[in-house]
Amino acid sequence: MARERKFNTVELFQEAKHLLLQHGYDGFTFSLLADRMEISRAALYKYYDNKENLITDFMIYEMEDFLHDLKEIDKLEGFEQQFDFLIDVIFKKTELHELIKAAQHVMDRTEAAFTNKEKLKKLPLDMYKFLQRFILLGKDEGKLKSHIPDGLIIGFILQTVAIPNHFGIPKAEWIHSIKEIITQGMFINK
Amino acid sequence: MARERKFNTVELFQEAKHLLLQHGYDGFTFSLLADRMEISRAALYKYYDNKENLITDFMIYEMEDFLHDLKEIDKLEGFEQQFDFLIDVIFKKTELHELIKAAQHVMDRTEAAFTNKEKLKKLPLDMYKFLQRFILLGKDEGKLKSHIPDGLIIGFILQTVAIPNHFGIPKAEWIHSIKEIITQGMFINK
Amino acid sequence: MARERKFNTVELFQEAKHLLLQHGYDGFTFSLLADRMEISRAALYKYYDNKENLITDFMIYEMEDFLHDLKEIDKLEGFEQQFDFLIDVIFKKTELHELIKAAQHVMDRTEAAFTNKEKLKKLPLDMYKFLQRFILLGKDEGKLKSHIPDGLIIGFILQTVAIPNHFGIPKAEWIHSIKEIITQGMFINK
Amino acid sequence: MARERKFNTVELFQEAKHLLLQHGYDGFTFSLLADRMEISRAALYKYYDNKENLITDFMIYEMEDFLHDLKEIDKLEGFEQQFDFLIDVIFKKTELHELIKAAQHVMDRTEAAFTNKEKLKKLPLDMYKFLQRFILLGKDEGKLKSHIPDGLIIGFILQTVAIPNHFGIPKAEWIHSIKEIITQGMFINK
DNA sequence: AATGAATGAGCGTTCATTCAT
DNA sequence: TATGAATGAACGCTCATTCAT
Repeated sequence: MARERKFNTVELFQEAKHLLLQHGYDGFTFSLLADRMEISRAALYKYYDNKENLITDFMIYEMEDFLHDLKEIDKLEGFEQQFDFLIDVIFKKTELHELIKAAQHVMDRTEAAFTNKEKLKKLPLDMYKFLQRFILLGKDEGKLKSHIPDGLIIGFILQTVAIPNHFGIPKAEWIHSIKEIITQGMFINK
Repeated sequence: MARERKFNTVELFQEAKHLLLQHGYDGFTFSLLADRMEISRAALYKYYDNKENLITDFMIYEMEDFLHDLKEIDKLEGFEQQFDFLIDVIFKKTELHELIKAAQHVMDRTEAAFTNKEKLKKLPLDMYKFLQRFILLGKDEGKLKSHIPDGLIIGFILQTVAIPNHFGIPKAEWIHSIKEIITQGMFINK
Repeated sequence: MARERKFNTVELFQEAKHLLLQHGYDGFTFSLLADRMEISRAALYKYYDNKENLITDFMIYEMEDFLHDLKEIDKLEGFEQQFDFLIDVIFKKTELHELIKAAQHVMDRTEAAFTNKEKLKKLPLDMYKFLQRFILLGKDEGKLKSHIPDGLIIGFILQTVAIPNHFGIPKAEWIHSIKEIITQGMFINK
Repeated sequence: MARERKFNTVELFQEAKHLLLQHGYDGFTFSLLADRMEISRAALYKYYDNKENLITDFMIYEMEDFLHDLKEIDKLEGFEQQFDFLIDVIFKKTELHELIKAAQHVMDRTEAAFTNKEKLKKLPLDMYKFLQRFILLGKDEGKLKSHIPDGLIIGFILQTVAIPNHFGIPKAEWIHSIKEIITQGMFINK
């Protein structure tokens, strides 16, 4: 009955991700996005009331996607297998980290407490809680040192993704070495 | 007979750092800076042709300052002492990390290739090269695993500072645990 | 076999009046109107080429409605009865005044000279001319001072409706006092 | 020390008045004003933080100007002289009425309670209070009918200025007739 | 050396209007 | 007939930057 849409949400989120990673929250503009999608800025406002909404909508989509991938972890038996899987998932979604940074901008700057923001606040916590089960398993199985705080273990693992590979070491070697440091440390045991 | 200068560079960099950390690159404005220094925006333009220049100048200053601190490492005997020192320096200058993020904005976004940016690009590499001597020492002393790439070791250490302490674990415990993971890993050795 | 029309003109004018009074000319938008009528904005464009047309159409309808009411005046015998009737009609349609204000916006601001606007310009004059018969009667009957210009008498009466009742004097008393001033003045006759 | 200003406040208020009268609050835009003054929109923002501020500033200036003129009334002896003076002042500042209408827009629409708005709210009340002294005098001297509410008397007088002179009756005659109606009414006394 | 004045470009947002189904 | 999709122009506002004193 109406005209056919010139773009779909998936495409929009793709471009939004690209721009958000490249320019950050403030550098992300409707002009930029509209230009890339070859639509008018106004068109975007048909679907998102404002910049904040667009970005939080996208963030939620992205985080849920990550969580979804992550939840596959439960299908694996034993801590060590799960650990390997976790590292892989994290490195598959390298960008999420950057996005979370951008997300914080949204939260810090605007007062209004929308449902979107509530959701967004909950998602990282969900993730932490979810991963805590995994940590627990590791500690139960006697694999993980029990005296190291859970939050640090999780944070540590998640953060490795952000280590800059300045010398272009091949990905496989890179990840392998990271796993080794995380598990056994970089020091030689005597 | 010239009028007395109303501001000195040290104060300027101090305020710039404060604002950059508080508002990020885009949120950093000449108005804000001029207001805090109680001079006019126009005055800033006498010393810095544009925002980019001001920020890169400051970045260089900050990085050199960090490098300067870092170089004290050579005064210490033995790898393990140096390692402890390194962690301490890094955690003393936590903000540098944030600043480097802001710096990337400058580099990524603006086209013009100034000497300033060239310098800025080189500094992290300088730092890496400098730390490589430290890594070498660790490997020579048989403390550091020799098969792990130097770049990863350095990156890993530097990155720990960015792990978010979501659960507010006390700083001393936090750093201690981080050291343990880095050196011995989070897995229990059988 | 045509689809049933989703809106009728009467409802449209009702809602238009409501919105025009509430938001003024500039605050009146097609979105607002379409929302209230539960149709799409586009649908309105089937009937009215543009905002201006819609509003002038409505204005004409409203004014003619007022004129229609007003013409009942002829059914009354004698000037004094007609005078009372006139005041009542005016106060019954207090909003018309506001609407006329809004109407002026249309006339002043937009260049294009449509038939609608011509009509709209003529209506107040029609009203004036019509009321002149009433003034004439008053003067003939020796009730109205003959040396006061007709236009002023009419204007004066019509304008009273716009006097702001800042202190919330009860309507009956208010109107009564107005009538007294109009007829006998506010000064005490010696 | 700095560049010479391209415009002064008086000129600005003049143009603002013009535009406000012609277009009303919503129709008044910074573009329009800047164009007329041949400066950039941005320049206006150096002096007025936002549209609301500019307009309220101007309103206050205008109202205070009117009040200032009005207060000369006290220098005249006797109610009748004061009455004549009042009518003259009002007709000299015909536009004020329109401006007050526009002012109401500002008040109605924006929530924030600035000092400017407080002032603006008080000014009409000041005027009313001030005129009440004049009304009191008239009633004391036995010139004004004491049973007509003060608010109506004041409102009535102020409103006459808005009667549209559709037939272009000469100003002197117009004002003279208005005075007669106000004081003696339009009816012939028997 | 320092400043207030001024500007142009850009941003987020809204709205009247047009298009294609 | 009616609609959702899309757009361009404009608005309020901010900011980096330049100018003239």
